[in-house]
Amino acid sequence: MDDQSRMLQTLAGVNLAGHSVQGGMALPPPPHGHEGADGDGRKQDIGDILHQIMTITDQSLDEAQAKKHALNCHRMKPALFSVLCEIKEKTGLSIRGAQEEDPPDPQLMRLDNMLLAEGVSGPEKGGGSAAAAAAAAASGGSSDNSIEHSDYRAKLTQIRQIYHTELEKYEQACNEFTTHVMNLLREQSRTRPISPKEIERMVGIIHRKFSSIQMQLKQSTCEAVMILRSRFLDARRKRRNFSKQATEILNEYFYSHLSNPYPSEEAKEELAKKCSITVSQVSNWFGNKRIRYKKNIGKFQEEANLYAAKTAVTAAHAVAAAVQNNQTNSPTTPNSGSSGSFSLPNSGDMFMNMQSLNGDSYQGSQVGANVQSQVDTLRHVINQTGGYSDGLGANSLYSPHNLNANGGWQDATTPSSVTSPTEGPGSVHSDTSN
DNA sequence: TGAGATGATTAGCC
DNA sequence: GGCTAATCATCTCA
Repeated sequence: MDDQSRMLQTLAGVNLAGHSVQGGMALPPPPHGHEGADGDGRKQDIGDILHQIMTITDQSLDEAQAKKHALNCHRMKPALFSVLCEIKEKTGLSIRGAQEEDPPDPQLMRLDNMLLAEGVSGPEKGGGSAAAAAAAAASGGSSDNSIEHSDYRAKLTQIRQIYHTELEKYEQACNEFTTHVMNLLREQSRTRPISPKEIERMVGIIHRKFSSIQMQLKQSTCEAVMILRSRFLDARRKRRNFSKQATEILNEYFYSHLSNPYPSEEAKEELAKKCSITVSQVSNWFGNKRIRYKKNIGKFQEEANLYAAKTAVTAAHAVAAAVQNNQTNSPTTPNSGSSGSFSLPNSGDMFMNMQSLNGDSYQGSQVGANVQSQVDTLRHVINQTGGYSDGLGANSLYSPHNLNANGGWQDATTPSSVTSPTEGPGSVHSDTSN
């Protein structure tokens, strides 16, 4: 006889013995044959039964405890449990086990990747994020969005903290629960067949349950990040008018370089710095300005005159100062060098505009008068310095003659490279040929 | 509240 | 990659 058969026999014997005893104890004795014949005898029988009932629970519990102890201490118990565990493995558990081997959840992977990319999970990125970094890069690294960036970072850090706190809580709860269940199963394994494999499997199930909860946490964190990000991007997209000063600076540059309003990269950078905007905003502004100017020159005429006058005055002051400086200091060449700034207009464009301003048919009333006087002053100054004396008296209406027939700017040979902000006030621009 | 102004975006071109 | 042209979306002001 092999072990297994012996054990099953033992098991049967124990159980049968138990049942037989317990059955014998629990079941009242069969009614006597002379039931109903003798009243006293009936009373005694009932009394016996009641007594048995009164004592049955204690007796059976005690005996059950004894049987349990006997079973636990039985030399065949480990072998029995081992066989039962094997049977369990081979039946239902094996089927479940096959189902439990899930492939990695693609959604979870996506969430993990996103959280990692956003800097929510993974190593700390100094409170920054890919979005903020990208936004910072897109803005040309200027500080105009710094407030929004810091706000974004602060909120992202907040999300990150909440995420990690919650994650920690979940992990702690998971560990606690796992330990509890493991202890419980180990405890139970003394009275019922539970293999270590089964405990392991149970731990796996618990972990999966908790990871599904974690996935929910990750999902809501991702949603929060997305909302934050979209709000941040919306805020960036939101248009805000440039300051008056910035617009003035840009217009000054535009009208003083009207023959070729294509600022070089350096000029754009400097304009951006001066206007507290980004280089791309400068590019946008010039793009829009060129288009709108070309589309409706008449509308911009007054504006052009105004800025031309402005630049004329500025130039006049500069030249006057230079002359004065020249007269008082030394007879060497005055101020021919560049200040490195575009704040003084390109003389060629300036003269071109003034040529127009000085025309008879100029219609700006007060502005025209002012411009006229300013131009006169300037002409005087320039004549004094031996500069340009021709062209200023031309009787031509201010017109966009720097625009060619094709709608392009004349002499705009190489956009973004012809003009330079480093040209000094005394420099001669090629556009003077206009 | 509507029209115009203006900054941003996009497609297509060179 | 920069530019133009068209268009969108928002701001400003009467």
